[in-house]
Amino acid sequence: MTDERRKFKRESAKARKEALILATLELVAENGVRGATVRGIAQRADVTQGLIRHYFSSKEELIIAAYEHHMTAMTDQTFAPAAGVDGTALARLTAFVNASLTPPVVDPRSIALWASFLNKVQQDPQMKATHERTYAYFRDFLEGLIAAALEEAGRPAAPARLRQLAIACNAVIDGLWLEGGALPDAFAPGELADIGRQSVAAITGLNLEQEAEKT
Amino acid sequence: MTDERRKFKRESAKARKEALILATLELVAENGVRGATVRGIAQRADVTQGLIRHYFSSKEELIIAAYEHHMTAMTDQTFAPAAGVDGTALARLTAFVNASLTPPVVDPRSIALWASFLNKVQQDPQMKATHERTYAYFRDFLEGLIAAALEEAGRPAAPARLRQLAIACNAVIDGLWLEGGALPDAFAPGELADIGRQSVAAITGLNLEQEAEKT
DNA sequence: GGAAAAATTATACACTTGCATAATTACTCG
DNA sequence: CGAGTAATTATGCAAGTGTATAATTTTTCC
Repeated sequence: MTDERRKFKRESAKARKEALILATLELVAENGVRGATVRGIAQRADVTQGLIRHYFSSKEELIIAAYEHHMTAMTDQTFAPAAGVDGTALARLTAFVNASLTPPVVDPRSIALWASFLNKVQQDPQMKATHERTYAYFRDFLEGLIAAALEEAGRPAAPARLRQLAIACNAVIDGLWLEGGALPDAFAPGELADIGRQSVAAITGLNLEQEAEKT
Repeated sequence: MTDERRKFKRESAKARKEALILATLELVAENGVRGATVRGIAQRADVTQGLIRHYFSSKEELIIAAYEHHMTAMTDQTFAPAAGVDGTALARLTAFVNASLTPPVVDPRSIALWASFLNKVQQDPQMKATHERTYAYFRDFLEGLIAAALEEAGRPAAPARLRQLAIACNAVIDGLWLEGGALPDAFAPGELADIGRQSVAAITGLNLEQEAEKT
């Protein structure tokens, strides 16, 4: 009677892959990489499990694709706002800190994904490479912004000093990102970005608040 | 012939539980909570899997016990050094920052454990309670140290300001802890603690370096 | 409209998982 | 030293895992 074969619609490879990747990210965030089972992912994407093997040669490959998708999204969300500002270096630094500490970058799901992927990232060479590239890019970019802003203010810094400033500022941003994502209700909207700008200002001796008010 | 039954030695409940918990933490750090299988844990503890059920009524219970063991160890390692100092509040603050940013607190395994447990912590009420208690304790302690040190320096701060300072300092420490554990080879010994003290000093306006040199 | 091709579903398999229970062994205490 | 008891091992089981492959349906194209 009801044991009819399931109806389906054909989709483009691009759309199906995207849907599977998004379903994978949801489940990885919720249950970790091992908890994101092939059957669960298929169900979330409203598809039967065999289809996954049609688009990805293994679960491993799907996981890697999902990780790269996520990292690209995070990078875009962080860098786009700062790149859009074409004023002073100080203005770009301010925009960068703000973007790093407001949604959608600050988000419980991002933290969950970060945590879930960590194990795999440290073991799989390809994922490790993606991670390190992204991290280095982030920190170098921040260091560049700080260097330019200091020069602009007439107080250029030596490379060693610059490295320390970048590490420290990166740490505040990371720490606030972590706290904001782990305890979403503990902070008022904009509070994290406020504290972030103040802290970067205190560490570098630059005045980011003045910049923030210009908006 | 060789299918003799395995020889064994009886141990105290305390010792066996401890051994099982340590094996669990190892495997959770390496492979995540789901990757830490009952069989794997038993093998790591040099025991057969049935014994786990004899000491813990389920895997879940073992995981929770392991998490609490780890959190207690982390807390002890962080707070003991600061509690040992009975000089000025500034000295205690400095000791606290140092302890938070040197081994064994800074350690790749700690990061891996933190990440591996995150999912479960957000889902299991008991683990969530443990986590929030530990986190609040940490931040309140830091806020208290900052408040005392500021008062000592003749510049007491209002509660709202104090809260922001504690959040910011906590974030730097967390961020540096994270970077140090995720990229162990990227920092020279003591470098993280140096940067941590400088950053906390910059944010609060206190002079932690002078304190550090007294050692 | 019908055949060819590709997307999708359905089924099967070997392996792992957590848990339960029976069989044995090491230690304790008289 | 010998019986009793609790610790430990051994075995089994049902459910879930990733993967492989066969069966079917949708779309395309002449």
